[in-house]
Amino acid sequence: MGLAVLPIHAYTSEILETVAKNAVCVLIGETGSGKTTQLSQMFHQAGYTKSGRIGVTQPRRVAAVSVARRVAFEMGVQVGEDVGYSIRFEDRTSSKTAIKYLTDGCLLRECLFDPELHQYSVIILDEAHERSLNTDILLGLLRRLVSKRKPELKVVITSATLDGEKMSDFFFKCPIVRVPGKLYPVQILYSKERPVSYLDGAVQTALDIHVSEPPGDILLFMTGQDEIEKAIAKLEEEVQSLDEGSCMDVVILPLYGSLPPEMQARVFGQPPDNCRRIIVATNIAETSLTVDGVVYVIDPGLVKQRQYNPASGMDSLAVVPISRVQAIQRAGRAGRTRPGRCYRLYPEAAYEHELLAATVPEIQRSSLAGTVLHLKSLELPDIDILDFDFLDQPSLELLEDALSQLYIVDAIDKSGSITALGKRMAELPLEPALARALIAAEELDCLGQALTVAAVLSCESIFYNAPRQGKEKKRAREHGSLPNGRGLGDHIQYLQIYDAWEKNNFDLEWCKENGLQIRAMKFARDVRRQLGQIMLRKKRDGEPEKRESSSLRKVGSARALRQALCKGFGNRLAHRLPHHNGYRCIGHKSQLVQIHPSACPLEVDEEGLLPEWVLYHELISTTHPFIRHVCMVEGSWVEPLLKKMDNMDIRGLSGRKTPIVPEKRLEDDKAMVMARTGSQQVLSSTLVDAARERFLARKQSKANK
DNA sequence: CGTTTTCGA
Repeated sequence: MGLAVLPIHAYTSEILETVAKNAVCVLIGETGSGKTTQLSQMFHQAGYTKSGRIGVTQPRRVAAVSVARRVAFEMGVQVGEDVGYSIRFEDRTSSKTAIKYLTDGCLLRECLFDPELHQYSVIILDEAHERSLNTDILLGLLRRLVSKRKPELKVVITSATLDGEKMSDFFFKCPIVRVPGKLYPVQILYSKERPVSYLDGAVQTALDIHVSEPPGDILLFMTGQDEIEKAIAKLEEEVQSLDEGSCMDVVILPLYGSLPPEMQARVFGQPPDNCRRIIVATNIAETSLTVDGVVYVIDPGLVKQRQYNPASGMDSLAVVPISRVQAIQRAGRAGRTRPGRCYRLYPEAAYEHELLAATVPEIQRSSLAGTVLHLKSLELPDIDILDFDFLDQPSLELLEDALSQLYIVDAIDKSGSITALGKRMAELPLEPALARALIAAEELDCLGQALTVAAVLSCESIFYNAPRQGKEKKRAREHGSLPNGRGLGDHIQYLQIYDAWEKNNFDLEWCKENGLQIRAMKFARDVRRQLGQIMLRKKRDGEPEKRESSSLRKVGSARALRQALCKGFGNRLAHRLPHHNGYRCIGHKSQLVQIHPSACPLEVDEEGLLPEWVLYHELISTTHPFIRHVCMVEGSWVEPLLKKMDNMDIRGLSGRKTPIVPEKRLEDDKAMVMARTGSQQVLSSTLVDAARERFLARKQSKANK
C-alpha cells in the first residue's frame, strides 16, 4: 500500500536529534502535519522501544482508539499486539505492545500504581494545547518525572503555535520543533458590528451563503441544544419561502453531544447529490467531530462553558465569548478539503481586543477536590499542594476549597496528610464525595444500591429529552410510567429505574420505550461494574471469593442508603451556607443539592408530606443573584402543602429570562422556597418558618398524648 | 411552565 508522505516526514532527523539530546521537547504541529500517527513510529524505528514502551496520550477515547488502529494498519500488525490502546473499560495491549495509545485520564490512573511510569521510555502528550484538566495534571507530574528519570525517559509535548513558548518555559526552556500542517486557506470575513440577535444573524448569514455562494456545506456554531433547535426551525421556515428552483436543495442537520447516535450519524453519511447541507452544531464540531465537506463556517463567537464557583461549591454553565484559539480552530473547519470561508459575526476589533487569547484552562474553572486527592495519594515527597507546579496556577480559593472538601469527607486530616480512607477513595474513579459515600455504604451494608446510585450519577442524564415535536402542546416525554421514587427523591428513583432495567435483562428496547438514554444507561452499567471491582479488590485481603461478590448485591434499607450518601455529601453545603444551619444536605449531580429529609425541619410525617427539599443553586447564582436560597421541592406533595399553608405569599416564576419577584430586592437572610409543580412558584421564607413551627407544635402535641 | 458544552478515570 502506498502511504502518503506527510509534512512531518521532512523533519524526522531534526526531531530525532532534538530528542536524543534533550529529555523534553515541544513539538508544534498544526493539523494535518501527521504528528499523531507518525511520531510514535518514528521513535519506534529509532530504537526507543528496546528499553520500554512509547505512550501517546489523547484527550479523547475515540481518538486513542482510531489512531491506534491507523498506526497498527500502517505497520501491518494487529491492534493489541505491537500497537495497542488503553481506555477506560477497555485495555487492548499485551506484553508485546511497544506503542500504546491511551487517554490522558488513563495515564493519570497508571500513575497511581507506578508513579514513575517505568513501563515507558517515551511519553508523548498529544494535543496538550487543548489543556484538559487531565493534561494539565500530567504536565505538572511529568515536569517532576523528567528530571528524576533522566536520561532514560523522553517526553514530547505537542502543542499549538500559541503556547509553544509557554510550554517550553515550563519545561526548563526545552527546544521547540515546528512542523507545518496541511490546511487549505480560509478567508475570514468579519461583521461590521455584532448582530442584535446572533441567532437571527447566523440564520440570515446561512441563507445568504446558500442563495449566492457556490456549492459546499455550511457549519454553523450555536451554544446548545435549545438554540440549535430554534435555529433549525427558523432556517427551515426561511428555506420554505425561497423561490422554487432559484437555488439548490438544502438539508439542515443538528449536531450536539446528547443527540442519539443514529441522528449524529446522519451528518457523516453520504449527502444527496446536488444538495447543500447546513449543519448546526455545538462546539462538539470544533475538535471532537470533523464533518467532511464543510466549506463555509459561521461563527457567532460564543460557547457555553462550565464554571466552578469555589465560594458556593457549585458549577454553572455560562454563555461566554470564545477565545482567539477557538475562533481559529472554528475557522480551520472550513479548510479541510479545499479553500473555504469563515464568517465571524463580530467585528475584527472585537477579535483583536475583546477575545481572550486562549480559553481559560479547565484547571482554573473546575472543582479540584479529585485532582488534589489524586496528587496527595501519590505521596510525592517535598510537595505542597498549594505550591505545586502547574502550567497555569489555579487560584488559591480553588485549592483551598479542594482541601476543605477533602477534609470534610475524611480524606485528609487536619495537617493536610492523606488518610487511609483517602487512599481508598483516590482509587475510585469518582468525585471524592461519591467515593466517600460508597465506602460508607459498604459499612452500612448497602453497597449494592450505592454502587447503582453512584454509577447513575456519574453519567449524563439518563432521561432522553426529545426535541419539541412541532406545535404539539404536550411535550413528548415518554418516561411517565417509570418508577418515580415515590417521593423518596431522585437517588431512589435512579435506583428503581436501574433495577427495573436489570429485571428486564438490560434490554435496550426497554430503555427506548421508557424514554431513557441508551448511551447513558450502558455507561452506568459499565461504571457500576468497574466500581464494584475496585471496591472488591480493596476488600480482598483474607476474605473468600464468594462472600465478596455477595457484598456487591447487598441491599439495605432506604435509610441506610441515605445515610451513606449523606456521609459523602453531608455537611458539604451546610458547611458553606450558614443560613441553613441545622439542615443537612446531600448532593445530586453538581447543580442540585438536596436537603436530607431526616434533617429537614418539615420532616416526612404520617401523611407522607414533604419527602425532600432541593436547593437549586444555579438559579441562585446565575439568574437571580439577590435570592440566597431556593428550595425546590417535588411536585407530588406541593399541593397538599399549599392547602395546609394559608396566608402564603406565592409568586409565579416564569422561566429564567423573566425575573422572579420583579424589582423587589429580597433581604439576604431570607430563604426562598420554590415549589415545583407543573408551574413553579416561589414562597417566602416566613412560610417555611410558619410550617416549621406548626410541624414542631404537632410533634409536641403528639408527644404530650 | 423549563431542561445542560464538551471531554475523561
